Formats: sequence, C-alpha cells, structure tokens
Amino acid sequence: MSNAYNRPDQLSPELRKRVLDTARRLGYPGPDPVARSLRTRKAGAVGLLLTENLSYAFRDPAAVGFLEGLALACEDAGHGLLLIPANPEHEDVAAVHSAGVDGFVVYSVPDDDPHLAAVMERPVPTVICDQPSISELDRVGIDDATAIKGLARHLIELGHRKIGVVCMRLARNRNDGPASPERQANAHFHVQRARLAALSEVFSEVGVEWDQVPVIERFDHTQESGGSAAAQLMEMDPEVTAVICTSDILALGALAEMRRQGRRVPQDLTITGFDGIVDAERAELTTVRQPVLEKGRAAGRLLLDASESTGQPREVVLDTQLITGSTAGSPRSVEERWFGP
Amino acid sequence: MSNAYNRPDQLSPELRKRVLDTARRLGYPGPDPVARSLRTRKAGAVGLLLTENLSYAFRDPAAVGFLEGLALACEDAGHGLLLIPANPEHEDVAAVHSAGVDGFVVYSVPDDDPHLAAVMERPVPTVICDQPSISELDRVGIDDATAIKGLARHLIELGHRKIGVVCMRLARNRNDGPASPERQANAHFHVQRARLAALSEVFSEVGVEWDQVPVIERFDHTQESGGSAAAQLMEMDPEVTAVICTSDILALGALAEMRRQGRRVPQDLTITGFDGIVDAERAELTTVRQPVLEKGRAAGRLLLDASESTGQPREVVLDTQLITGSTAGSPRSVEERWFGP
DNA sequence: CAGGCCTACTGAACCGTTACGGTTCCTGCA
DNA sequence: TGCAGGAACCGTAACGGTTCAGTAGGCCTG
Repeated sequence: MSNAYNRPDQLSPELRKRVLDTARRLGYPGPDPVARSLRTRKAGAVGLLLTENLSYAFRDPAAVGFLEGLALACEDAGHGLLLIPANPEHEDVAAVHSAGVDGFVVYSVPDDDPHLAAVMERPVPTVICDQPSISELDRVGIDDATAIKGLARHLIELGHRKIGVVCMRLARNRNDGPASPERQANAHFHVQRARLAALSEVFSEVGVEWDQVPVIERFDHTQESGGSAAAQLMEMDPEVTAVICTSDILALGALAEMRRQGRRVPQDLTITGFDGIVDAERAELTTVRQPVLEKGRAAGRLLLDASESTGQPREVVLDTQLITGSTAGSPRSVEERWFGP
Repeated sequence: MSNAYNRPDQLSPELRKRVLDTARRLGYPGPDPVARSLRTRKAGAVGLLLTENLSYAFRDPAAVGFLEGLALACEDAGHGLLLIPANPEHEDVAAVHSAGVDGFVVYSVPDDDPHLAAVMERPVPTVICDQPSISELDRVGIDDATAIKGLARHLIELGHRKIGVVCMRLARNRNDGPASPERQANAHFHVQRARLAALSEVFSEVGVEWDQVPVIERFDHTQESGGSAAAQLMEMDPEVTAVICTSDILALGALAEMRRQGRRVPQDLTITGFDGIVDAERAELTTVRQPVLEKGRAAGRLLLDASESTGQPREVVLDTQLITGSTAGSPRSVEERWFGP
C-alpha cells in the first residue's frame, strides 16, 4: 500500500496507478506522518528548549541570531525546528515529554531547570548551547572567561578601578537588586557565573577587592531592566566610573538611562556590553562580539551529524572579538566629575 | 503501564510507585511521544509554512513579529511551534508530508506554491495568513487595498503625480526589473497584487495613467534590493517625485541609496514604505503600520480555537494605520529640482 | 520437460501507546 | 451470610505505516 507512495520501483507502474487512484477515490489523505515516525523512529525535527516564554526567542536579537543559524542547519538536513513551550514559571514538563523530535538543542537554561532534566531523560541526542555546562553532553559555546577578560583588561588600561556590574538573572528565583558574592558563586546560569568570576579574577589582579564591587542583577532581560539597574548601581555607589553589563540589551538600556540622567558617555561614565548585536553596533557600544548565528548553526550541525559515533561528548568553542566602540573612555578624576574639567 | 505516568488516579500510589521503580530499573525512558500522538491523534504542535528559506523567518522583522505573536498563541495553548523547511527552489514537499502537527499556519506563500497544495491535502485545519487568498480556508490579514489607498491619497494631497513603485516578488520565477501590467495583474502573491491594483485605482482617479507608472520588482526581500530597485527606477524615469515601496525593508534600502546618490529626502524625493517595523520608525519613514504581532496571534488563536464548529471559513481583518513620517513631502517643480530653489 | 530462479505482489508482525471493557477483590449494608 | 457496588487492576484491540518473509507465476536453462 504505502509502497505505492514511497517505493515506486518496487511495483509495476500500472498497479501503482491503480492503488493511487483508488486511494484518492476513497479519500485517503496520504501516509500519516505520525505513524511513519513511530515505525521508522524518526521524526524529522529538532526540538529547541529555551527557558523563556516562547515569544522571547523572537524578541532578543541574540536569540534570533542563534535561531537563524539553527534554522539554517536544520534546513540543510531537511529537518523541521520545533519550538518547545517551556514556561519558566510553571514547572510543566509535559511539553518536553510530548515533543516528537529526533534530538534537542538546549539554549540558555539554568542548570537546575526541570525542563532540562526532562530532556536528559529522553533517549535522544542533545546539544547544549552556552548555558548549562553538563559534562556528558555535546556543547557549543564561547570561552566566556577569556572573552570578558579581554574587555576587563581594556577597561583597566583605560584606568578604571571603580567599577560596577549589571548582570542577567543568576538563578530561577527573581532577585532584582544587588547580588551577593555567594549568589554570584552559586549562580545556576553558567555563563553569568563564568563572566563574573573572570571579572573578579582580573580586577583582583590590579588590587580591586571584588566584595566591594557592586553587582546588580535583573531577572528580566530588557532595556528597561538595564536602565533601572544602572540607576540603582549609580545610586548605591556614585563613584563608579565604568558599568560593565553582561549583555548588550542591558548595556543599551543603561546607556539610555545614564544619558537621560545627564551623564555623558564616555566622558563621565564608561558603559560596556556583551554579544555584539546590531543595535549595539549602531550605538557604537564597546562590547564583545560573539558569533550568534554560527553558534546556532554549529549546534544544529553537531546534533544532526551522524558521525557522533565517538562516545566522547564533543565541544565546539567559537571565537569572540573585542569591539572598541565609543562608550568606553578614561575615567575622569572625582574632582573633574563633580566640578567639570 | 502508562497509566502510572498519566493517570495517577486510576491506581493506588504503591502500585504506581512499584511500576515506576521497575520501569526505571529496566531503563524505560518514559512514554514515547510519537506513539502517543498516533494513538491520541494529537501532536501538540502547530506547523508553520512559509515560502522562504527557514532562516528568512528570523531576518525579516515583520516575519519575526508575526512569529512572536504566533508563538504567544501556541504557548497559551501549550502547543509547540514547528517550523517547516520549505525551500522555494526545490519543490520538495516531503517536509509538509512528514510534519507531525495538529494544524498549519501558512504565511506569505504564492497561491500556486506546491507546498501549499500539499498542506491542503493534509486532513488538518489550516489558517492562511496574508498571502494566498484561498476561499475555503480560515484567513487572517489586513485590508491591503484600503491601507495603501490611504497612503496614496496622502501622496496625492502632497501633490505627487509622477510616481514609481518598488515591489516585492510577484511570482515564483525571478524577475528583477520592471513588472509589466500583465505580470502585475497575474501576480501570484495576493498581497502585492492587491496593493498594486489599489494604487492603480487611486492614481487613475486623478488622471495618472497606470501603464506609464514604472513598477520595479525585486525577488529578494532585502535592503540591497530596495536600493538597487530605486536606482533602476530613477534611471528609467528621472522625473519621478515619489517612490512607493511595498515594504519597509525595500523603502529603507531605497532611502539609503537615494541619499547616497545625493538626493535629499523628502525635499528632492518622497519615499514611503509598508509594514511599520521598528527600523522604519527610527528612520521616520512615512509608511503604513500593520499589527504584525497581533496577526500572528490571531492566526494561532484561529487555528487552536476548538469552536471552529461553523463550517464557514472564518476571516479576521486587522486594522492598519497611516504613519506620516518625514520621508514624504511636496514635490518640487522640475526647475527647482534641477536648479535649486 | 523439469527444476531453479527472479520478479511482482500479498500478508502478517511490529512500533509503543491509549482506551475500553472485563475481572478481581474489598467494603458496606441488610 | 449473602449480595450489591465500587475501586483497583489487567488484558487486549486498535492507531497507520513499514518491513520482511513468503507465495505465485513466469521465464530461463540444462
């Protein structure tokens, strides 16, 4: 029966025609993809898990770039891309359990996310991107420590010693405000943890005590969050000369808010970002560019590549690039800052 | 067996525990989603078909907005969103046949697309968005004619009579250049056809002969296309005082190219777009805003709403809004244009 | 002419789950 | 003690396609 559809060489043309004709006459809608999937154990789709509302994937430019790359890889392999609804509020893992996919790409979820646990229970290949650092799984990412160290050294060369940090959420529970050193060290988002640790390391080398460095955390990843976090930071510690943000979105928000408050950037205050999104380029933000599209594509390739025979988990580490824009400059002395040059 | 997983109320807690324990011991990975789909006749996912490379969905801001809205609706219903790879070059319909979904959303495909035909053969509900106008199917869109007529009347009031048009692809075959009236009338992209027809109607009312109006078509929907199309247009007919683009992307490209050529907008030339994307706002483009996110959400709702009992195909028409930016002004006389004011 | 082989086609088992009906067993009431 | 009724549990039949073994018939060869 289904031979007529899929294996034209296995039967004579006239029988095939007869079968197809009667099938049409009977209103047969063609082979059922689900039944085929069950039998062949192939779904022809890749599942994407990310720990935000689904629509977030389309709001964050970095995520959009990643998705574009992933879509590219899927397309090459003729696979579909299934966006899995994983609301971070509800711990409803059903969507992961009911996703008919040949593998998962996990993007930017905390290492204690129940959805991630559910994915790992599924007997399909999985590629982790950026966020959780799980040793047994294939992984695509950047060297966060090295990347942000380059940025930090740049600021140190410019003369900055009084710095502050604005970072993205560190754990699944909301904490909009200062993040204690413990919270930093125990962060469930590996990327944020690595960046903070690297900053701590580099600045310690030049005598900056990390406990004294204000780190403001924001749960929501929006420009508004960046703005309010920067405001909170400057209120807590007005002597800060440089605000390091762990994402461009936050940095752009901080930039706008600081300028709104009448501070000149970079004369009065240095602001830096991370990611290298298009809007950052437009704003001439000093930042670290990471190849988001390539990241997505690499993740897809890793997942769909059949030559995964090696039992060893594979790892792809992509290069980053320091972008010196116009939002970082030398700090002015305190007198200058208060009384003008 | 699977009762233990899905129907805890049907059996006693200790049996459930025993079953689950032995299941784990035997390495049972949990109920198979594909088999469940087959049995329950539900896939828990919505398929999205669009006639571009998959990654295009993430490059065009209007498409991204649409996707965000669609994702929102899917999320509410706990459904996944499956992006179906439908390469417009290959007529490979297999991806449509093998998509395990409960329904399709078709976005912006030509009405003679083989993938669309394949979707219609599948016995699942389908919602059309914007592009193909198929009478039997549910549909979400805007009133393209009315929307662009408002824009056209605005230009007419400003005094424009010598206009040119830059439009997106009109059919599946590539034609980068002038589009003949026949090609316009036979366009397989309903939206483009409707807009051109509406423009023709309105300008005819004020004595403009449509055959004389240059319409430049571009296959690729990029800013580069918009720029080169505008250049070609002005070369063909230097007396044109207003370039109407059928998308913001094209308009932004035209704007950049015309300014690069030294023309002042709007003093020397008026340029308008369509869609109302963020970049257009930033560029103060005169355009028509359409609610792309709402469109996606409406499509999702329509598809997932069980109350589709009425045999009648449903239709949602969303409102649009004329945005008067700073890229449209009164035309200068020919003398002024050549010799300065 | 008989035996063997190849082609065209048919039938049945299996993929893993859910739905449903049937059986057992226990409790409560007369 | 007998019986009704319900809760708990179990067995089995689909769901629809793929695959593979098996069969019939035709053709070639010794």
